[in-house]
Amino acid sequence: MSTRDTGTEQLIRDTAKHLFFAEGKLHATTQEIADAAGVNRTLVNYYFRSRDILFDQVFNEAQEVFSSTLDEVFESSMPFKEKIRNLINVFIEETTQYPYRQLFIITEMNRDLVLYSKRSRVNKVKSFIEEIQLEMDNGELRKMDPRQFIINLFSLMAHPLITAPLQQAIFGMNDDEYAKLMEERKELIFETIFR
Amino acid sequence: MSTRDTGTEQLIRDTAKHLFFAEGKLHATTQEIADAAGVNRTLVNYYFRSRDILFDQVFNEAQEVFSSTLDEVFESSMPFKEKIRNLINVFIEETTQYPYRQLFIITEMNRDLVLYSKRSRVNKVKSFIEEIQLEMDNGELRKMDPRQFIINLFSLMAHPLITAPLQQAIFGMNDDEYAKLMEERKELIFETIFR
DNA sequence: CTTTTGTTTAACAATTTTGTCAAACTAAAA
DNA sequence: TTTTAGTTTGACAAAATTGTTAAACAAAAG
Repeated sequence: MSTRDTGTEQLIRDTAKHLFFAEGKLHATTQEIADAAGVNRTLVNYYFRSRDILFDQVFNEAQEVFSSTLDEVFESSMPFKEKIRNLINVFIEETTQYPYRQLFIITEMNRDLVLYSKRSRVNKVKSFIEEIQLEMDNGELRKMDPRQFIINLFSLMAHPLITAPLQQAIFGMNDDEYAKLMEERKELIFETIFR
Repeated sequence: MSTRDTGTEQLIRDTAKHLFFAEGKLHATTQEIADAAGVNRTLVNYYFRSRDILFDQVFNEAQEVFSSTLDEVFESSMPFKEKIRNLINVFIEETTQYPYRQLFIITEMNRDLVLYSKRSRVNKVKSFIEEIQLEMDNGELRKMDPRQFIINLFSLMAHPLITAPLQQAIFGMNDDEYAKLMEERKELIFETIFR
């Protein structure tokens, strides 16, 4: 079965991702996805056969992108501080674009049914943990469980973007003002992490 | 219309909250809620008339609890450090019990339709921000936008609990191990915040 | 130009989820 | 005990969502 590739399949996938990850419309129906993509709903079934398959594809892709983003950082051979600086830039950039991606992953994980690939990333992080431990031994970082360091780092990066609507309500800020605050965070996080 | 109060109405509400906030089942149907509560699905309509009304009640209650939790802290008259210590304990306790409550709120906010009370909490936070500013002026805290301080604090507290399933997968930890890590965080966050 | 084949569409069917209603039930009041 | 009124249940209806099919369409091949 050769293909003529009208781009529709990818359009649907991308639109779904945008609704889920960027707009946080976790309940989006196939009709809503089709409408947002400007195509006939039937095409969702034509290309993906079922709603679940589309969801699975988006879910798996999300996991892979998320994973490989981490791996790139974990496995790069830059000096530690540079590596962190790079991570902050890349991660915040991605999370700004797709703030609800992690949220989507977690929601799908909590949905039973879904048999998500549970292959842990233990091995991949291991070297990163060792590297952090080394920095602590050398007095470059405050001593703590290296996992706590990682959790701190990701919390400071991701959470304000995931909860943007709430934060904006609390502080009474509009989108632009909040975006500016997030931009300032890049440096701030770096300083906070390295005390 | 007087009531006999069999507790069923509250049971349904509480079960819904548990599914949404504790288990992260953001897609739960009325049937699933009824099953989890061990009651006939029709009772959801009897007591709440419609699914949407039940959702609205849960949503509003969540917002109120969340808000008043913050207010209690913001408006208390303890010394600053004690106040923060107290906040960390209370907030982590609550978020451990209901890790997905914020997530539920945000998801519902992103769902259009829902006309959530947008009354900002600007006034309530204002005094807290001033208090933080004062601490910074006195050299007790590193100088930064006080809002960033607040965001840091809440990020460090909430995010690891919201993303627990992901973190556990990354680090290959079971529930108990992760719970222990979270317990250790209380002190760690305090130290991190006060550098 | 005609055929072929992949794409798109609309109408229809099936399924899932939600909502309604009357009858059965149950605890308190009369 | 009978009555009353709120509660619970099952059967049914309505609505929303998803899936299927045949026909229309369009671009490339022959």
